[in-house]
Amino acid sequence: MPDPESEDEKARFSTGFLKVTPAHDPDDWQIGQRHGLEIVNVMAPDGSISDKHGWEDADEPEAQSLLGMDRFEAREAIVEWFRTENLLEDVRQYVHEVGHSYRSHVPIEPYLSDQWYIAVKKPIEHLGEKFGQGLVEGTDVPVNSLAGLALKPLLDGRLRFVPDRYARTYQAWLENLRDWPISRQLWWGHRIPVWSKAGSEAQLRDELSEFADAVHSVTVDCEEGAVAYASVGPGNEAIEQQFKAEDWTQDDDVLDTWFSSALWPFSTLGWPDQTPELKTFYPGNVLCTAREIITLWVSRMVMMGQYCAGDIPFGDVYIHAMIQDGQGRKMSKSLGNGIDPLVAIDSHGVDAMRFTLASMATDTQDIRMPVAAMTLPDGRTVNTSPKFDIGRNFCNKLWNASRFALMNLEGMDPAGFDPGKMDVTDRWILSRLAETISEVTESLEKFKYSEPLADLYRFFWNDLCDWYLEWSKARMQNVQAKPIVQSVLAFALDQILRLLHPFVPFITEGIFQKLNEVAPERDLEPLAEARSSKSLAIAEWPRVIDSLREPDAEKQIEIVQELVRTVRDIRNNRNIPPKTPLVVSARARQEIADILNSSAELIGRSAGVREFQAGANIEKPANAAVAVADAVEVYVHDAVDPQAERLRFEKQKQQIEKAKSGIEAKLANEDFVTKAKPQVVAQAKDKLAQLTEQLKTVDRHLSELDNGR
RNA sequence: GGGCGAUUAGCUCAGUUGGCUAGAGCGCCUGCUUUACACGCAGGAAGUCACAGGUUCAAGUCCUGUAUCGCCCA
Repeated sequence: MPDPESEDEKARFSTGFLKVTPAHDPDDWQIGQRHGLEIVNVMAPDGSISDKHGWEDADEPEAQSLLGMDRFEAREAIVEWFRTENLLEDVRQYVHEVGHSYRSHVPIEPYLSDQWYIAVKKPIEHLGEKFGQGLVEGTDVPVNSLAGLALKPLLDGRLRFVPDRYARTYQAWLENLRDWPISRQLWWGHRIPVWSKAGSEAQLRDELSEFADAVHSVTVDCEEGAVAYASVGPGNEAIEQQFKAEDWTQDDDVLDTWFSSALWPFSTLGWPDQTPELKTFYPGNVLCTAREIITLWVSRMVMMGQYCAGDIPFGDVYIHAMIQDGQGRKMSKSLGNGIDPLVAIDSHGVDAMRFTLASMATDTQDIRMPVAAMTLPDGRTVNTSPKFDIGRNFCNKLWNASRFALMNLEGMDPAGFDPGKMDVTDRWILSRLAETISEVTESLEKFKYSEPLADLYRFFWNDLCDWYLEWSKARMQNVQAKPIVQSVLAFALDQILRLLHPFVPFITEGIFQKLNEVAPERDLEPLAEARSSKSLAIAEWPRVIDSLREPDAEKQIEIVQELVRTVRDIRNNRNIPPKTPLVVSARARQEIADILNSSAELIGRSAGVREFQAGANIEKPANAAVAVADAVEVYVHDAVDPQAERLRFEKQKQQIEKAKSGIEAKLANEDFVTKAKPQVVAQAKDKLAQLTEQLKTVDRHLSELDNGR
């Protein structure tokens, strides 16, 4: 060979000689192809050195002495031979890569053998009419080849990936596809449906002519004569029996597992028979799988679906993330860092596990799940994850809140509902519910799971439980208000159960059944419908009820919540016991003051306030603790602590000044004012006005503290 | 070697088409036997958004490069 180094990287290690064995190394095979080298197979299938499998001139005594040796033994023997012949210059170690069997861990020996292949880029003529002909644009892939059948639907937009970046993996692979070797030397699987027999060509043709309609066959010449290969169409077992009797042999190999798996979408439905199941369920809609089998399985299902069943098996392919352990390692049996889902069910519950996994299902490609040992009540110590606590806690909360609701819904009469009698909290929670229904529905349609679950969590826990249920406690004691709260609560619970059902199926179903007993009618006539159902699993998904959106009610409750939090903060900060009732006044723009005054009862209940008054000109009483919130100045009477007050105000002043100078710098920049969207500029101006006002107030209180007032 | 992802609070993660005083859960600190829930309630502290450039009035977000970790395919 003129220049070994240009041929093979391994030549860099050599002394000028390069061993090339096309039959036993993929790189050598390539070199052999380029230079027309002879292909000499020196091994038997068991890896021993043999002259029975293509090594025809092993006549030399040196060669003879190697026959029958194991491959590892033979390698040592060759070195030894070089040594005794004084041909060995040096033995050096270097690192290289050798594939090992994942089962037996033995080095894999490249070995030439006969295999069946599927021609994936060969046009399939009879499909030309249905699928078209010619090449997929910009490729060498015929539209009516197997590769084309899988590629075209993607390019047409009929096959979509979520997240869509995975479409590129699929496309690039198909565009560069090589013929598909489908023979596998395994003892299980679909046996390759090819029969063969050697003999004279005329005789073989004669034997085959009998089955012309049911058998596809080819006859090829070889040195000994001819060999015929035949595959038998389905439903012709009798022919196979006859083949057996006439000394035909079926191929010993089985099909590649992905070939068989590719048939799954339709073979499970009875194909090739046109069963009712096949007609009803094929094609399907969504395939949910992992990214490492996009090429192996997804593409093959599309190919086979088109070829065998005439259509793609699904339109959407959702690729989920892979769960790794807390250190970002793939979970594996050998590392012992895996979590058995059945164990997670024992440790936290099936709904808790599902909730947690869904909450982690963003469209990133890996997610981490810290693994920790835990001892179960039955004494087993198992691998599970503290992450499942999130789901367990949520399920617990869901159950308890529902229990509270069910207790309070006893004896409810849906006819007692009157929309005109709803108070602001009713209108607020329904508005929040309406928004949640829209958000969740929209997210799920986009195959988002973490996002809608976060929305549901926020609505259920932070809005419904933390505020609405608390406010409802007093109203449940009031004869006038009770039927209204009951109806709103029953409706809200009904809807949240439906929304949560995909994430927490078992607990929601259990609660739904109980709800059906206590409050079978949960419509909010005439505002909204909650169509009854015997089971949540088949219940209608909540309808979008944007008519219930009430920005004013939301705004009002936000203002109330801000004030309540401010009072609670002061209480905490001054160590005032939770049970001590407070007298509170607040100074705010008249518009806000009106809202606060109309919500005095809510404030009283949530913040432990016995007397409340708001106004635009309210003065700070002596001995009052003060806090400056965004829209309100809050005075908690008889709670003064000048030192604490000063610390808080000084810190707040710093924060405000920092924010204020940021916005001032922005507004001072002429480019910002002229180039930014007017809406953004207006927003900044508003913010600046608010911060300026707030700062003035804080300064005023600081100077009052200085003056000892 | 090629492709892809990640890097944001102590930990696990959100952060849409650039417009934030950057959020959540867990953990942490303070207080609570409040008649659904301590797997809970109320409040609080905590971040130089990996690094270096660039684009822009404006960058966690867009572009280029670097580093580290990881997955897939050769």
